[in-house]
Amino acid sequence: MTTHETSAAPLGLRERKKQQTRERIRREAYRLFAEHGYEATTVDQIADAAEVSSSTFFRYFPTKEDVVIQDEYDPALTEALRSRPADEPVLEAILGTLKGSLGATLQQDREDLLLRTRLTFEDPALRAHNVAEQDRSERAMAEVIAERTGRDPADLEIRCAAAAIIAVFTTLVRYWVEGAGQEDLAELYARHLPLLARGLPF
Amino acid sequence: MTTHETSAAPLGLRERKKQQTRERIRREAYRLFAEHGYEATTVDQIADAAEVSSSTFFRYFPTKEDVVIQDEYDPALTEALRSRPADEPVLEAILGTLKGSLGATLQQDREDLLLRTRLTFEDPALRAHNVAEQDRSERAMAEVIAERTGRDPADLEIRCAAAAIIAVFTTLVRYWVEGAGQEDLAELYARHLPLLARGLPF
DNA sequence: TACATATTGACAGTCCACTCCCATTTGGGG
DNA sequence: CCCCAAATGGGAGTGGACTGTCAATATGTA
Repeated sequence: MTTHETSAAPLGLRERKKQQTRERIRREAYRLFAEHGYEATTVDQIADAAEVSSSTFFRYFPTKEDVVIQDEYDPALTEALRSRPADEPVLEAILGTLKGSLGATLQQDREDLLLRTRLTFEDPALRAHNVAEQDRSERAMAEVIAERTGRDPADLEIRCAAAAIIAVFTTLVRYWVEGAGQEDLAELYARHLPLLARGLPF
Repeated sequence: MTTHETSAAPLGLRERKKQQTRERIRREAYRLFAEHGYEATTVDQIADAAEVSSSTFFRYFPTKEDVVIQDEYDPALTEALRSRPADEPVLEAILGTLKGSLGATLQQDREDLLLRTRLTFEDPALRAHNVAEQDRSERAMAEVIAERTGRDPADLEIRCAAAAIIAVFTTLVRYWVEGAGQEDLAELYARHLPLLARGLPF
């Protein structure tokens, strides 16, 4: 927390080592999860693979589940949406951001996102967290909609809309993961979000 | 598996006792969960309260989580929907069944449904199952839509629609639970499903 | 270099879900 | 009434997440 810039920060050796260790644990954990599944992988195995003691593991991550958790792209999405014209319909604004900055970010994290998402879909024990995250997403989305329409984010109608949007997001991401990330995620969004805007034709 | 009827079946004392035991375990478990939370309640406590040994607990329920699981109302919904005119729009058909037979069922199970739902929303460890169930619901809904429109249930558009519908369902049930079940669930549906039919006005 | 502090490993220990086994009890059928 | 099979209780045992302590080591600092 220097007064000036933090880029190329003069991080002490200690701090750098800590970051490396944390990252090494996380990476090895992911590798093992991908190989044997989440439940079947023990903390000891992760610790061994990362060449630390299990005590150290727990010093870095309070619980095994915490290795997987990662604050997702909600803040980025919220941020990006705020920079859009206020009178633009919400669904269009979302599409706009996905074609822009956010889309680029997603492409960068592609590999990681792919594995992480696959895990959270496949592994029962991780789904709970996924739900919590989805919850946050819904709330964030409700916030955004409320902000843009001048209504209350707790309004049941707003909540329903947010839930529907996030549900479609999830479905698309899932489809994307099933296809091993071949398709263009942004394009999937562009093709299917209008469903919600125009009403389900069923 | 008698050749004839099973109603008012001549269940032996043995079978009746088993059902009672099973039910007693389940009831006591729910009571304790409601009182102390799911994680904080141990199997031993449940067994004690139900006056069985913990061995017996596991003879009735393979895992602790299984006490909470219950096959939900999807089959009933699917069934009910099939009895609706085939040319009726899907969303209307759903509303129709909710005002009818299915609605009645829900009212009967109100208390149980309320507690069970609250648990699955509040308790992280149970959410995983909730997700799995929601998954099944989505698939079932996709089936129904596909059936009525003559399209493929794996069609991404259909999946999105199903996901959106189930998401709104969930949001409404959740709202209903938050309000301790005061509101009329069927009426909530009637008021908010049209959102999806007409398109989100945001 | 010497000292203070942060980080780590090793290890013992807890808690709880879940398993296995065996002796006892209980219900059903001849 | 008697015997068999099913259901139960009790207890010992396992595995794995997580905690706490203490001594050893690594780092930053004067």
